[in-house]
Amino acid sequence: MPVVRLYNTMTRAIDPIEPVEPGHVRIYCCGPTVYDHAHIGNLRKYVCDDVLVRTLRHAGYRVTHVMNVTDVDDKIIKAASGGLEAIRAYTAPYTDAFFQDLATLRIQSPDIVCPATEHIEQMVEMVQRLVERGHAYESDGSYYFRIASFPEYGRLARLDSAGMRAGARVEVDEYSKDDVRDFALWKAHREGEVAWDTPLGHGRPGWHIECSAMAMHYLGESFDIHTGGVDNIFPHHENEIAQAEGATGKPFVKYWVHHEHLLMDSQKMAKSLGNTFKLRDLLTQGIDPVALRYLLASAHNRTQLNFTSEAVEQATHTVKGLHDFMRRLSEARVDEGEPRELAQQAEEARKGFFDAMYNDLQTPQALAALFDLVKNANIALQHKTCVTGDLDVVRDVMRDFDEILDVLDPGEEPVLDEDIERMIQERTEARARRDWAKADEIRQALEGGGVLLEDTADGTRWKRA
RNA sequence: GGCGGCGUAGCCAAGUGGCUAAGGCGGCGGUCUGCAAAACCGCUAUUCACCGGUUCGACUCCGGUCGCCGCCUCCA
Repeated sequence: MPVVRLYNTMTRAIDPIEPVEPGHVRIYCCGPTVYDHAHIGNLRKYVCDDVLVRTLRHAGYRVTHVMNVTDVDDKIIKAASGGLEAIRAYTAPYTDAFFQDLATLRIQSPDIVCPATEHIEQMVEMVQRLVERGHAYESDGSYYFRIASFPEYGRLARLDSAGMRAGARVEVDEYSKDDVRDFALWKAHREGEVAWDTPLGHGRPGWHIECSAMAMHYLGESFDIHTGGVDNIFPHHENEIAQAEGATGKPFVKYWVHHEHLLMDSQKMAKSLGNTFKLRDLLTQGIDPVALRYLLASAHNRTQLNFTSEAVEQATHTVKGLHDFMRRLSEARVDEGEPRELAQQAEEARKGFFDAMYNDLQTPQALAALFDLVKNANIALQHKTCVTGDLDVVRDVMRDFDEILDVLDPGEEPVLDEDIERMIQERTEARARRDWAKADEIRQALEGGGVLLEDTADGTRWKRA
């Protein structure tokens, strides 16, 4: 099994992955808060997770992929006052829309999807364990994590407690905490808010407890990879570590993977700037979701991806080019024969691609290897220097690449449109009579309907623009 | 104010202390074509934000400047 290396925020180094259980990677990915539709910046994160999981599977690991759905938090409570039914009614459409978005972008579903509201019991148990071990205390019906009891606090984000105390933001304490740094594990019920009756009292879970509790519930007290956006490093992931390790005394996660943000026209995305585009907005503009997947996957996960309309257009062209190539590959007529030079080039490309992916998911270099193969195959096809055995290997390698990328299938099959076929036939006859005016007229008519014609040695074919 | 990341061609985006600074998109010229499209061939950064320093040699290491992005406790 090849060694897969990943940049680990905890060590700030590219570490070889050695799972707790050999051959089996357990991974937890922070999921959406379903109080609104996901925007394209959110979705980049899930494409990055998808590429990671597919790469691990391709390397031969069994992967257990868990993702949470935050369906109760301050924003949701504010938007949907009332009980659990009101919360569910509010979040369900956003949850559905989220998974539709994932499917549109060809993101594989996690093995386990866990909504917070269905795991209150696990969270309560965890808070109880923290109280027993002296890491948590109760105050006015709420429970807090005592930062002072966990000296390791701040290791992931590399923040020291002195710095945190002197932080620019000192909030007025709205609950009664022993220390301003302490964070809520469980919040006492307040009028109008959803609440559960539990051994901790009448209330609801705090901000961070769900991920620690559910991750450990499904993946064990120590597991391999935890992902999130860079904005989750602090405080969310720092608090997860404190909760989990405080409760068990064992290491929580071996490798922390954080994905960088998307920039919109070189600016951060913010609702105040009005540049938080949702997937459905982009699709309405006629943008191909496969091109979006390609664009989101084409930059390294730790660099800010500059999302511009020009970049989207370029990705669209690139993906179309790949689809043209796959079609040429399937239609190519070459002599029978055993694999030769092109097959060897294909195997080199395969190695280059996966070496790059296994080395910290370097998709840009992997793509360079892919385009190298496309180029070589085109040259061989152009000069007829390849045989059937070569093309079999090229197809196999391209399929292998697509296990990760999943962009080579154009999606909708071109519908066989009898009118189009009839017009092409008419044009072919016109061309046979050398009636170019008529031929061009038909071509232009079809172009007006979004159909492009290509005259090849094997006859005229068409594709949608 | 503190911590961290980034600044590479028209655009997107890799990369290394020293052979010609990946790849994609776009553009220009050519081959092919009735014309196109696709494909192929050639060209498209003497230079890696700027200024210093270390070094035989830096885009890559160090310092500074400018610009952008994120985080700095419960997103009121």
